[in-house]
Amino acid sequence: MASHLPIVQFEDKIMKTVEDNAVVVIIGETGSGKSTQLSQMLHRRGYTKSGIIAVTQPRRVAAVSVARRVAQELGVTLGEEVGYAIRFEDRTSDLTRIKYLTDGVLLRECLSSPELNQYSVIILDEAHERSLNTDILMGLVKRLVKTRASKLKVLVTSATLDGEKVSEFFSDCPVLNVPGKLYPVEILYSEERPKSYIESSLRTAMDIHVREPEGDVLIFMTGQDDIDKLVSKLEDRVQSLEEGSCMDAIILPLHGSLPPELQVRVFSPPPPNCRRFIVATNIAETSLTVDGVVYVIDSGYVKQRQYNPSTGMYSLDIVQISKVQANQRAGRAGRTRPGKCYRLYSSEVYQEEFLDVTVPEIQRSSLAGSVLYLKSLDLPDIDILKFDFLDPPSFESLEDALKQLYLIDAIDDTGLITSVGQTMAELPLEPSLSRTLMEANENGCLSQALTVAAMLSAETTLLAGQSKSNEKKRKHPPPDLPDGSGYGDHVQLLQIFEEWDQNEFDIGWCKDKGLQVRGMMFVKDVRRQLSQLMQKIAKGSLNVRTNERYKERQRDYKNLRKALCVGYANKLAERMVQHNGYRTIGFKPQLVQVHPSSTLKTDEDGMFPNYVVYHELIATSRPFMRNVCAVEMPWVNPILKKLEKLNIDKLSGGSGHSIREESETKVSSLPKKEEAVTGVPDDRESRIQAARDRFLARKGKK
DNA sequence: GAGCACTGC
Repeated sequence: MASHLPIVQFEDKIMKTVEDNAVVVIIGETGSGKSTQLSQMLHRRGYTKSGIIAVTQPRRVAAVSVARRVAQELGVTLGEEVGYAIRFEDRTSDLTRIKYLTDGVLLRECLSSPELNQYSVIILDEAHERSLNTDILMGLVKRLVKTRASKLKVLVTSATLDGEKVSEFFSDCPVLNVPGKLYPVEILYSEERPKSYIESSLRTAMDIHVREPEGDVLIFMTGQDDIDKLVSKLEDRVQSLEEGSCMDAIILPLHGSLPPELQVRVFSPPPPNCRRFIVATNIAETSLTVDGVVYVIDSGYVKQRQYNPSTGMYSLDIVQISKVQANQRAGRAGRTRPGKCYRLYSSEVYQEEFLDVTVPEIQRSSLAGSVLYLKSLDLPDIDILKFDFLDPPSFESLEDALKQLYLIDAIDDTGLITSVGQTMAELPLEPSLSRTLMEANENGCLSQALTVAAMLSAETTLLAGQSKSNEKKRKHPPPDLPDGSGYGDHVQLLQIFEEWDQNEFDIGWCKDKGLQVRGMMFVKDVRRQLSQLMQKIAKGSLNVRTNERYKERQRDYKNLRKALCVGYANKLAERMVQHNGYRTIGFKPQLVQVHPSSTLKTDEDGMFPNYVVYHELIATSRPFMRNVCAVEMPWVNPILKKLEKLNIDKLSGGSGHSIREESETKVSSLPKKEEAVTGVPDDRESRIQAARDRFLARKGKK
């Protein structure tokens, strides 16, 4: 049935190599069939006799669809011999021999079974995407291969430009190449970078439309704004074409904040004699595959989130893509027949400026959660600062994680995990929220905290996708949602859920209030999962129900805000004396503003509260605190005391080579903006910065 | 009065 797939011809060679080696790297280009075939080959060769074959995927949909496909090919019922496990959904049974799962689920399984003994083979698929979870799994699996009592085979699949590096990491294990089943894609470079890549994409798209034979066009942009602009320009130009001079055109935007029903439009084929233009973010690079694409226009840029450990701030930057990403984008043109990729940059830029591989997420994120996770595994002789990562995060980033964990009592002053920390690691939440739940459990406001944690887990998917233009078009006023009683966004999120609860979780209510139904259903799922986990952990009777009478007595939300203050001790800010700006505490101090979308209220004098905790710092046009909650001085004092006592050398195991040069107490010198938004080490940083400057300069000129 | 790319437990 799958004999047409290129990988099948390599079965003997792959199996021989797997037999002789504990770890094998498979370079499998798109369409090679690696995701569906490797597991079946191993199954045929008896590797499922001594255990289960696990295949990890970075995305839920992929885990489900690939499992479904394999079950079909083997002629078995999904959930029996072949199954999958994703959050909220475990479709496996005692019969299961091949199990597809997200890498996050496999990490959770490690918590209860650190040696993963039920598995005879672990396949880490799509490792070249370098998700945070995949990177941690690679480190763990490398240990397991050496330490586990029973034999373990590991296969890692990656991309051409990354294979050697992964092989080196796994003690120079063999690398096998499996060709893909892509049609040739002709790469056409621009001579130079365009002044405006919107205009340049528009010109290129119209050229294709007028000159080239039928086939859809996929255009990669960086964000919703640019997509909307290009879509409307394309519509204008297509309409101004002379009737009958060329085929019809349909223009579709495609990005993550588009409601699902608009996203799926790209899956319905165009009517005859009609060309589709799909203007997309990098969602079309890996997550969604659009059939019928023959032409790709690649701007060469992507919007990327990065974390700066010295300021605790994220920034969303437009950066150049990597060679792997560029090739992935080009490959989207060759799925159904030979295609063309128009790169809006020169081959010199591709060769010399583009990084081989995307900067791994582990070097762009806050590591508090990951460090806590690794500490909770209690691996023998392991120093977290020396954990064997394929690409280690910066020392500074690990120190930042330790400091944050210390402030929320997850580790003690010598860096050892506490019993509080151990419990926190069991919860599928970021550390601040896990800590809040535990404190709320002591405080008698667990039910409220569960709701807040669940709402924040889904927060970005709650508000229905609305573009600027749509907002203007819409006549009716914004739906009236609760206002958080002035205490800020956490309380507002709680009130929204409670109101939905009072309306019997009615779907119509969500729609009226402009809330995404899917997002709200997700909140319910998360809340249920968290309640169950808390019940198991606390072993006693808990009040996890939303309880009306209790709520009535708590109009000032004091207990909840207190619990949040303990949980967010690592995310605290103090208002400036003379104005409504805040200064962050516990990091290199940053001047930040309450995000304009916040419901936090000012007092009669127009001033915000003296202290707030925030969910996240994000630098967009300016540095903002997103999702803030008012807290009070007496709750803040213990945190300030703890900060005074902070000894980072002791936390990191007294290794003595701490790189902290700037004293925590140098409050007066606020950093310049450039310092505030960078977070990528070494020369890469300056290259990305330079690219961003050039890009912004061009954008500004036009 | 500003604007969030994409995943996941």
